[in-house]
Amino acid sequence: MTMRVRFAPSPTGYLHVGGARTALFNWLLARGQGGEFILRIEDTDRARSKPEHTEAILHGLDWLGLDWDGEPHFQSEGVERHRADALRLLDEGKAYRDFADPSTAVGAASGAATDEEGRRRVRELAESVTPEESRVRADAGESFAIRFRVPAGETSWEDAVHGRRAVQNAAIPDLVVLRRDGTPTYNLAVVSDDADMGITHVIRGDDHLSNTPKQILLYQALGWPVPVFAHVPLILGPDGKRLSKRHGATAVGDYESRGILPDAMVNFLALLGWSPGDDTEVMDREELVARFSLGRVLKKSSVFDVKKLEWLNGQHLARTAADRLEPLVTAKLQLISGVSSDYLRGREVWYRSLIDLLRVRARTVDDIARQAVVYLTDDLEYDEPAVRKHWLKDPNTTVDRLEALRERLADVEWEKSALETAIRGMAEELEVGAGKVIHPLRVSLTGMAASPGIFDVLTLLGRDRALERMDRAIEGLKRGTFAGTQNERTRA
RNA sequence: GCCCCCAUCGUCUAGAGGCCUAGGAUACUUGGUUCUCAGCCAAGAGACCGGGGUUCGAGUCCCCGUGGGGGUACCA
Repeated sequence: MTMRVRFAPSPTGYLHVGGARTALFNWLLARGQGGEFILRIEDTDRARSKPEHTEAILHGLDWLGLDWDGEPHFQSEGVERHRADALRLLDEGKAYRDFADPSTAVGAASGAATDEEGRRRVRELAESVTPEESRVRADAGESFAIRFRVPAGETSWEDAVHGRRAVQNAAIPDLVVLRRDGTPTYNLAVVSDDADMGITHVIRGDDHLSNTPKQILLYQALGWPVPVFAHVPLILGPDGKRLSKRHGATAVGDYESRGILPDAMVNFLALLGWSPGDDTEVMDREELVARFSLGRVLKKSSVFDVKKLEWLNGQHLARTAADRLEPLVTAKLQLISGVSSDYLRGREVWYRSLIDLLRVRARTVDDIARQAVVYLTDDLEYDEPAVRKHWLKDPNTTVDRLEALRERLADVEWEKSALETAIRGMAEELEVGAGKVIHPLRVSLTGMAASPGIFDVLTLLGRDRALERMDRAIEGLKRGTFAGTQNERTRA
């Protein structure tokens, strides 16, 4: 029998990282075992379910590269089947009618089956109605809910993560499977759907641990094979509480727009609650698929640590080929600057070498794009601390050196080693460390105190652009433009 | 309230009774490399929640406590 797993999100919001991790574990298992990974949208909550949420979830999975088999199922399409299953339970005497109206005080009290006492009351009340009477009242048009009659005994299963689990049935209330308005409840719908879809392994968050015995009882009552259950731990926020909106970015899409690579996200999520058993941390999805197993999934919930995600992203960034990075950087560039893909056309080789130089010192695609702007447009922004540190401590000397350097570079062959010889040579003549020359130069070329190696920056910019920027710096310094900004800052 | 789950550095984790003087990663600190940043290299600090058992021996098994989490619906 081929393994079939499913991911069953409710379309009541974006794709949450917790949901994504659950989806990932399902996907890893299916892909590793030659099984099928099916998507089921649990859209039975009409009020909160929205098509755009379904879209967002599909997009999130798509971005992560978690491809599902076949078309997505929609739980709402199975309502007739759910109802039929509930009715069959009733026919077979495994469920009973509950005429109590929860909207009335009496009904609500009798329906509060939250403790032993309430459980007993619900059952007693229902049993006080004979089957005959029940049928007569139903035929007369009185509305009712259908409650599953939980049998005596104990329900146990072998959880693929938690091991042997057993629950006294006495602790389980007679749950409603069909509401008085004729709609199925969650536990019935899930069991009915999973059985209908031939799901063999149910891998879900361990917040469903307490639903499991109820569902097993339903499988058994309906005469269906019980799947393997695996309850994976939840993901927590930095404060140890269940990850939620107030922790900041919890949507997978947030990380997409922050310049995290899908491979890095997948790698990171896989490492939350699972480890391969050795010290390997950076893995591509093939390796994850090959090494993943439910047996190594932890029972302990884990905290989502953005810092580690970013580190991992840097690792993946370093391992991703420039031609795969290119479209991502370009897209981001268009968002944050006026650089168009037209501009980039015709200078692919140059553009690629730029990306290669920047990626080393970047942790996200956004970092690369932000830094790239300097080389792609001419409206430089000068970083104030950089200007103050490398120019304004001694503006006159700075001007002198930049001018001398500009003159010297004008005649040098525009090639990395020749440039290096020229610049280092000049520093020697001036009897100062190379940094004294290079730092002011860097600020003039990039406006920033940090950049790739200065000789790379020079060749990247090309002679004309580089000299032009130096001129601009010299002029500005002479006119005191930069001193002015400093004064402003001092006053502020 | 009741039921259930969980518990190793701040964080992610290794650890299936002696291999643990508790390993790795991240984050942090310091030093080195270098034109800056990133990186890289080296070093440092940092954990078995507490108490009882069991055992020759416990991070590892059992019990209690504590802490955290989940559930407790005619929500999903």
